Amino acid sequence: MPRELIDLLWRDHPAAPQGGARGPRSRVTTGAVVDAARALADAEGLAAVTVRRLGDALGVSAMSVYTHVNGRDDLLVLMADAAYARMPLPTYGNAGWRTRVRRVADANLALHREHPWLLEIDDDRTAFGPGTIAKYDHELHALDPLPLDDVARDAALTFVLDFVRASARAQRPDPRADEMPEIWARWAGRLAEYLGDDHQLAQRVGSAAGEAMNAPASPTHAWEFGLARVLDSLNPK
Amino acid sequence: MPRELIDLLWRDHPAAPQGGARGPRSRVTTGAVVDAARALADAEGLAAVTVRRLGDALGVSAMSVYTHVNGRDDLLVLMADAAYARMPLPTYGNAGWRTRVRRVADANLALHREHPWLLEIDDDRTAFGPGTIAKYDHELHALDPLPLDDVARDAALTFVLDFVRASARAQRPDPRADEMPEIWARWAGRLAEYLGDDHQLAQRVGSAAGEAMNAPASPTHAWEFGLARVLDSLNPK
DNA sequence: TCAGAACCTTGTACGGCGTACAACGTAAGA
DNA sequence: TCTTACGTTGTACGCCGTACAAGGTTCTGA
Repeated sequence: MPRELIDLLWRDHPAAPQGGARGPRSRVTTGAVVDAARALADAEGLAAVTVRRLGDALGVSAMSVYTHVNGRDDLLVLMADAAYARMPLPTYGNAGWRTRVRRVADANLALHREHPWLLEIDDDRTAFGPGTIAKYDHELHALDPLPLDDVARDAALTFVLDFVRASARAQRPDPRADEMPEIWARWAGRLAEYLGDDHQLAQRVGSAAGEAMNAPASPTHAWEFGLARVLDSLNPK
Repeated sequence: MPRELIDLLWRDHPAAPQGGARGPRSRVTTGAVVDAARALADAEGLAAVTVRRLGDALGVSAMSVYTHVNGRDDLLVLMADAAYARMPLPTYGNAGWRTRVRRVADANLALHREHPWLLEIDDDRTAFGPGTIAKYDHELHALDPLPLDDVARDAALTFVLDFVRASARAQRPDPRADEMPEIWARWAGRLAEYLGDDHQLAQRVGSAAGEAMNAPASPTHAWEFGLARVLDSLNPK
């Protein structure tokens, strides 16, 4: 029962401790709990992943969930690692570093689009999971063609992935999207009154950027802008 | 009472609607509520900002808080905007664009260091607050020396600020820092067993990066690495 | 063979959370 | 002075994570 998070993360590894033989067979496994939690998060967001709802989804009492997972914090780590483990990792072939890095960026953007709840999980212990480590290893190899020492290689990958994460966050659909039109109808006039002629640069650039954002197929502008710069910045001198 | 968030954000503006004249004088103001909430978040983190604790801190019942703020969601927006409003904005003088952007980055890193809870607030409506708009305007002006159209200027600033945000997130002290040594003592052996000879690149780079992280004064390595690249990438062609 | 140990499941309960609601008091306008 | 609008408050509801103890189930070892 006090199986540690590290062992739960590696539960599929042959060397992982398994539950004792005695007692009734568990009606569910840790893996099933994590899968159900991921499905719930995909469908309704991370806030919907409560222990009680998870129990319902598994046909088991709420407290029974704690037999397979130590608590909600740990569950989030398991969910994140499972998502990384199942993520399709890009192939590199003998492509140049720009293409390789671009594929890493695309794959991660797709990941966050499919599982926006990953952006809300920020627990360092995820780094010790098998999925996370495999992903890290594979993505480090994208930088093979570049002349970077170990520390710089890690920093470069972090730089790329942080950019992707920020972009994904910006592209994430606002949960308030439905109400925004009517809210904006009420706010626009007042905001104009408050602003007057102040901050003219902000007003001009902000509305330009806002229109660009709402234009068809162009929330990707910031993505292209940023990704191009990220790639340029990795150029070996 | 149904004062809208937009009016609360601009509560110090002369054109903002004030509460009616009748009835007992309020024992606190919206500003005082927001200030108390920020103090609480600075001291104990955003999770400590509950309506009940806020009421206690203000010497007022929990429900009374709702007279001055529409709900917790709105309160977070007010807190973030207030933090931006009070942030010291850098001066530019007649410095070149590299220096100007570096000052913007430094100022934002300092902001997030002082108020780590800002990283947990992610509500688009913050964008309509006076503090946020003033900050946006001022930071856009950092890019004056660069030949950017409006949409690109916004994208460039977003690029810089997202980098800072990610760095601040990485530098943020882990709330589990106390327990980590003992956890790691229990985990290290098992993780080595699980990993074996797999993912050698990840193991080598990861431990190199981990050691660099723990070395004195070097969590700033990733910061310097990234900031240098952000600046390079903004070079006009 | 059979008791006891080990294990899973469950219901109840506790202390928290955000906040709806209604009762009450207070001060200004009519 | 009476009414009306407003601020304050206590109670209560439905959530949350999870501690705890009771009960059932399966294997182990004597």
